[in-house]
Amino acid sequence: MLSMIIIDDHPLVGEGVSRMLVNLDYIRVNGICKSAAEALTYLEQQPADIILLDISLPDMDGLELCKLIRKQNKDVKIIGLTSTNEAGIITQLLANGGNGYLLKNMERDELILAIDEVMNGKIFLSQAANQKILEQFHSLKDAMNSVPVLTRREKEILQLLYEGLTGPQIAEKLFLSNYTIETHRKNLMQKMNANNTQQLLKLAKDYRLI
Amino acid sequence: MLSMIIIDDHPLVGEGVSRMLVNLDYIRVNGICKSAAEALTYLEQQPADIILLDISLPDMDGLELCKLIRKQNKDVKIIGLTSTNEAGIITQLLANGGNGYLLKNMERDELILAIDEVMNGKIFLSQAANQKILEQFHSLKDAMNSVPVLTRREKEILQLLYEGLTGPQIAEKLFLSNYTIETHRKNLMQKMNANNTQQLLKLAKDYRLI
DNA sequence: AGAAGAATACCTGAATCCCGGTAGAAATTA
DNA sequence: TAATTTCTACCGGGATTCAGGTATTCTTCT
Repeated sequence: MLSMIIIDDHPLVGEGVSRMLVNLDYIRVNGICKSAAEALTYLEQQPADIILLDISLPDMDGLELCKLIRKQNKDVKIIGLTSTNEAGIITQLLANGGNGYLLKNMERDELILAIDEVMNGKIFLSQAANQKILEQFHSLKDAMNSVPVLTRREKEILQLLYEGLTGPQIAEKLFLSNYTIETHRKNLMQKMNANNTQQLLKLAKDYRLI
Repeated sequence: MLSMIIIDDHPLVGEGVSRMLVNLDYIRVNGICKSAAEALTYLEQQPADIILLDISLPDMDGLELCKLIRKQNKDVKIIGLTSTNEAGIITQLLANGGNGYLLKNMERDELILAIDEVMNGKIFLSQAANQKILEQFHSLKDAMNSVPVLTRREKEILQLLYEGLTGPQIAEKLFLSNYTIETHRKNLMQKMNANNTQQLLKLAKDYRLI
């Protein structure tokens, strides 16, 4: 009997998955955690064979949590869950020790298939995810699949740009020279490969930096 | 016995809600529809007392569907479902004949409460939604709670701006003068009450125009 | 303590955007 | 058909952004 836990702040997801698996005799949903903290505590108490992990949690990035869990347990199978199919996430998840990736609009059959595959040591990606990956590899510039690393200040300014502030407004708000802001903006655009602020923000959202 | 149908393309949601309500004796989930088309067909066959309606459906905007259903049936109770709590949606939903609004991260108790309230003729808004509404009313400029109406061209240009094109690039793509593009951008900003393109895009997203 | 990275600030010039208009042609609606 | 809306285009001026730099100070890490 396999033991599964679900980490998702939406009770609906926990209930839904439970129900989808209710008449499978080889697996049982033993725990539903609504936050990363809860999940870590739970996993200290009792181990699990397979984890369904929502990527967007209230208290921590699911990708981070995935890495943490993997660090503590080499064998548990982790399947990521998201509602939108965003570029970059899939590779990040796999890099952080994930075993699979499902979209929340999945059918019951796909869920069960995913469980079987990862338990057999394979990587499972949802159909839509597969397509995204292919797109990435087909794209001419496939060298840029790594997520840019931003500094604290850069993230802060990115956020303010996202909120619609202009350069000078940000400068005033942070008691900095406008030159400084523009330097940061410039570095951001360089890191993210953008030629203007809109592109910057769009890419940042794809990379889940904001 | 109340008859409920769920309109949502995520099987997970249907299963989850069903499970949350499984041991209530006065309500029964009689149908789960995965698209607007399916829902309309279903409702022609047999009526329902209460409908849980996902706002983001594959084939039609949930707000539109709400209006359609309301046109055909004055009595059915409609509760909107979304995963994110966006400004403007709530008022739109109510304006289109909705009876309530729930976030998908709801607890079982909140779901049941919502059902009871709307069946008693009340409007139910999730806690978070209430807060949003209050924010809207508290805001100084509360005259702008109606969603701006955009023309075809404006929507097109909005989309291209969102994709990161500059004014001149859009002009080239659409075989128009740059002046024309800037005029449209100007009108967009005026309609949406924005002072720069980032704000414009942010607001447009809140209003679900892109 | 020294090196590396981050944050700050400055400069110039060109490009783009923002804001105030006006106005004719085309399409849509009453 | 008349009225209204939408689409198109233009102008000028100021503000902001973009794309190249350079360079000093402040942290942080080894």
